[in-house]
This record gives sequence, structure tokens and C-alpha cells, in this order.
Amino acid sequence: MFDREQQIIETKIREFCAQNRIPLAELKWSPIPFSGEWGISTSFFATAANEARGGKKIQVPQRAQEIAEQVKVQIGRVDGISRIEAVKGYLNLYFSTSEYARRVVDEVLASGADFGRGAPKNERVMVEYAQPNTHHSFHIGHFRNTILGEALARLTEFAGFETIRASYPGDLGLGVITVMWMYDKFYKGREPQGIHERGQWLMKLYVEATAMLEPKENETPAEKAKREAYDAERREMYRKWDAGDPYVRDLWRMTREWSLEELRDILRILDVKMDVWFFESEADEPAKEIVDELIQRGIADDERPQGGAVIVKIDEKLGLTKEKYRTNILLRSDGTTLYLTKDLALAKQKFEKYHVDRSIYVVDVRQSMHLQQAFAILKLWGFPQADKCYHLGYGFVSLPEGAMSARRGRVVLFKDVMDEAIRRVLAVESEKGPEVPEADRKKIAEQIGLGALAYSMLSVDNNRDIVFEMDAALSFDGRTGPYIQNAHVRANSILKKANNLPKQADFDYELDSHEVQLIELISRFPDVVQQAANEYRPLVMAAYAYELANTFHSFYHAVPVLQTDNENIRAARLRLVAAAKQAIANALRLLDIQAPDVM
RNA sequence: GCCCCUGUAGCUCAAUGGACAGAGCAACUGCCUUCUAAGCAGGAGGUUGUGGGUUCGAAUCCCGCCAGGGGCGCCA
Repeated sequence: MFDREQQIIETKIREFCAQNRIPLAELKWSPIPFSGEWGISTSFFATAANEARGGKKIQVPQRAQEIAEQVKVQIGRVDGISRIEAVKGYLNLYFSTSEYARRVVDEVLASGADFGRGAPKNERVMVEYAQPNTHHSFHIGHFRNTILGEALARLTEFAGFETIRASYPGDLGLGVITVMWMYDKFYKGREPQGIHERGQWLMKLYVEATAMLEPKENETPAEKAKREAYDAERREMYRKWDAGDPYVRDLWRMTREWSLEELRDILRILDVKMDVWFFESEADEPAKEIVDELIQRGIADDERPQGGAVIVKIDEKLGLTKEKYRTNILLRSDGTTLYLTKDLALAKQKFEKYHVDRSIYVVDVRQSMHLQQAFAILKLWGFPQADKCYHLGYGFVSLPEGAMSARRGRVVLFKDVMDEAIRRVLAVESEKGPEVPEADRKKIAEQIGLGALAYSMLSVDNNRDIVFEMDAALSFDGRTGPYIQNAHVRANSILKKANNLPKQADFDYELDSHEVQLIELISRFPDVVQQAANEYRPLVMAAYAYELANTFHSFYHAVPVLQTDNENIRAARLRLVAAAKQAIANALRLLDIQAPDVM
């Protein structure tokens, strides 16, 4: 937001260094890290180190300080900069608060929901996330995936990338067939009616079927025969599905739709609007088609004549001598495709049909090897976008009692957690906010509960595993979603009592350090958006949102707004509160967290 | 055997080459006749797993070791 001032000063520094034959290193600016101080800072360590390497006999820290002092003299007075200091090798430029405060607050209020939006980058990015399997239910691990992907999509979009959201549900395979078999044989027509009840019920069938089909210890010959007969039925159903048998296909479409209905409803709750749906079942045919092409191009090796599979010796084709990507299979010896084959076909479609420049895969970190292999093959295949494929891996979500297991039914369902979250918030609400109308309570409870859940996922770096604990995830105190939402609510509360917002105001008074800190932090928002998007890290925004809320809460306590007698100061502070509210709302929105006006 | 991730305050986590390594939770001390106490203020808590190296400067980069987790040709 202060590019102009920065340019002027950079020019002066360059001139000075050129005149004095000082080998200036790249100038890197950062905010002054001391609280309550507002300005920009750079250091001369790298420059001094350049001199040292050039043969000068100097002590780098002392020389850096010397340069900083000389530069300070050279710069002299600059409009908008109240003071300049050279300390410990750093050059600190303090802003004239009144002028900048007004500039920041005016810009935020003029831009509104667009404050912080980056200029269009003319690049199209596709974010693939929300890839649960059908015929199961949406658990807390899927939630981490979805919230991470959605936050990332919101960030890239806001940062200036054209963004396409894609979901890729796994709707085939033995697990799917197992559920269908169980349904068809034992539960036909007995499905519950509610969308979520029915979706979750499919998972129960899976658990029951798995137990039924698993070999047991000490089973009698009769039990063994029965189990094997069941398994044969299941395999037969799989064969029929493959052959396109109308009965099995209808069964598949119907049960699949039950799962998708539940998924769509959860995405609706999470305010996730998918642009593209890829289904694993629809990737199968295209996948088969590309295998021949890859063989012809000499990328894949066909070992079928020797009774083998179609494979890609990735390291060899890349000319690597040490093993890195190893070898993987494109086509089983029976001619069926694998996950890798489908991912390649999908990537081709992303590049050729959707013309994406960057492709981000939000997928469990355990599939890291698989995706690196896929990207390497795309490179061999000649797609220039292969270099801009990025795997945003995330650690898996486990439970205090161990890993989740769909087979054993040991999962924590997202819907259950959400319902519990809402219950807990409602309990707090009736205690703390009895004046909130009954009709609004449910909605607010949902916003707060989901906010707590989303933030608990986003405030942990994606490459860390998470042990899901209900009480921690649904905490409303401290570094949590509700804490940030509460800052928004309090800002709103002041504005509501003020009735109307002054059209303009000057900050031409002695600003409290809390005010300075708040304005300074708001001014950083656009940079934070860019950083989070460029690094594909929602955590950066999550950390910022907390810091902003924290600063606002402190300001709220220390600085009177409505109680201020001076009309000008009151007007300026009201506008600052409005700007803070807007910045918090924008930050929360990028994290897919609602910003309620009351709580 | 090879590869990837993690190791920071009692606990959960930030900080990816720069200024005194920061938050929250838990425990402790204050603050509601004052704009919402889901809050604020305060003190306490650290050999950044470990041993070397690079650098003016390392939690951060490089090498070794230790501990935990994950992955590695017909699963997804």
C-alpha cells in the first residue's frame, strides 16, 4: 500500500550506493517488528557482506550500521515519513501516522468486500479437493480436505487467479460393490429417508458386510462355505457391473446418488460451490485410451506379451541414475486401469479441456509418491503445465484411540461433530446472549460452531497430522474461530450504536499505540493474501486473522470510541472500527468462516 | 534397503536466513454501574531432539546420528 514512498526511498538509496561504490544487495522491505510502531524496514547486512567478499576488511554488523547511518543522512526528509533511524544495521522508516491512517481507512471502506483483492494474473488455476468415496460417509478427515481446498481456492481467486473448483469422488471399486451387494441381499428398500441418515446408513452396511466377508478364526466349515459363497456373489456383482449389466448399473446409480446427495448437502452447508465434477467411473474409458498413446511414444513399456502389465520406468525415461520415482503400472495384466492411469487422463482433460495453467491437488500426504509419479509422467508426456502441478498434501486426521477405519466403522462423522458443535454453541448462547431472538440463534450457532471447526483445521500447518479431539476442536476460547468472529461482532456492535458512519475523517490527532497497531495490521492484509496464495498456505491467512482480531480486542478495551467527546476523533475512530470490521470479515471469508453481526 | 514428513515452553501449535524464538491451553494475579468478559491486562514458563558444518548472522540451509509417523510395480 506504500509502494510510492518505498520507490522514492529505494531510488535515493541506490543513488547513494552508486556514488560511493557500495555494492548494494537486493533491498528487502518488511514491516517494523516492534509493536505500536508503524513503518517499513530494511537492513544492510547483505550489502556489507558483499563488500567483505569483495576484499574489504570490515566487520559486517558494524559496517551495516555505518551504511544505514550514511543512507539515513542521504535520504533526509521525505513526505509522509515522520522519522528515520539507523539501528543495529537496520534502517527504520516511521510513517506519519495521520496521513497513512487516513489513506488505509479510506481505501478499506471504499473497497469493502474487495479490499485486498489482487490484480488479475491472467492465469487459470484448478484446485481439486473434496474427493470422498461414494457409498461411505463424510468424516472429519474429508472435512479437513474440503476446508483446506476451499480456503485455498478462495485465496487464489482473491489473489487474482482465475480459479476453478473441482471435485473427484471415487465412485467405483470393490468397496462400492461391497455396499451394493449388502444392500441388495439384505436391506433392499429398507433405507432411511433423510439425506444424511441414508448416507451414513450406507457406511453401516459397509462395516457389516466387511465383518461378514472377513475370514474369522475358528470358523466352522459351514461358516466358511457361507462366507465364500457371499464373497463369490460379491465378485459376480463386480463382474456384472463391469459388463454393464442393467440391473447392477441401476443399483449402482441409485445408491451412488444417495451418497452424492449427502455430499452436495455438506458442501452446501460449507458454502462450497463446485465448478466441475469428475467421477472416477467416467475417467476409466479415457484412461484406457491414453495407454496406447503412451506406449507409442515410448513412455510406457508393454509387457503384456510376456504376461505382464503396462508399466512406466519413470527414472529410466527421465535419465535419472538414482531411483526416485521408480516404476509404476498403467494397466494391469488383465487390461484394467489403475488410479494412476485415471489421474493421467484427468490431468490431460484439465490441461486440454479446461486450459488450466496450474493444477493443485489437495490430497492426503500418503499419496505423495503417487502424485509425484503422475507429475513426472505428465512431464515425459510433454505437458508444460506439469511443472505447475502441485500436491498440497496434508497430514491425516486420526482419533485419540488411533487411526480412523471405515472398514471397522471407527470414524468420526463430520455431521455428528457439526451437530455437537451447534448444541454446544446454543448452550453458551442461551447463557450469554439471552437478548438474541430465538429465530436467529440456530443460524448463529451454526456459524460459530462451523467457524470453530474450520479454524481448528486451518490453524495447523497442512503437513502436520491432527489428532481430532472434540473438546479442542470445539473450543471457543483463545486462538479459535469464535474469538475472531467475536472481534467482528464487537466492531459491529459499536457501529450499530453509532447509527451512521461519518463519510470522512482525519486522523490528525495523537494516535494511541493500539490505533496505530490496528491500522498497521489492516494495511498488511493485501500482502498476506498474496503470500498465502503464492505459497498455497491457508495457514498464513489463519494466523493473520487471529492477529488482526487480537489487535482489535486490545484496541476495543484500551480506546474509547463512542465515549469520545471530540467529534473529529470520534468520527475517525468510528471509521477505523468499520475498516477493522471489514478487514476481519474479508479474512474470515477467505477461510470459509462466516462473520456474524451478533453472537 | 531407499524416499518423504515431524521433533520448538508442562500440553497443542506459530515463526523457513535477520532485531529480545511468539501465541493459545493449563496454573497464578488483577479488570464487568463504562461501546458484548466467547474479552482485556500482568508476571511465570526455552540448551529449538542431538553432534558437526556453511554464514557477519541458523529453529530455518548442508552432513551425520537419535526418536516418532508415512510411503515404495498389478489398492485408492
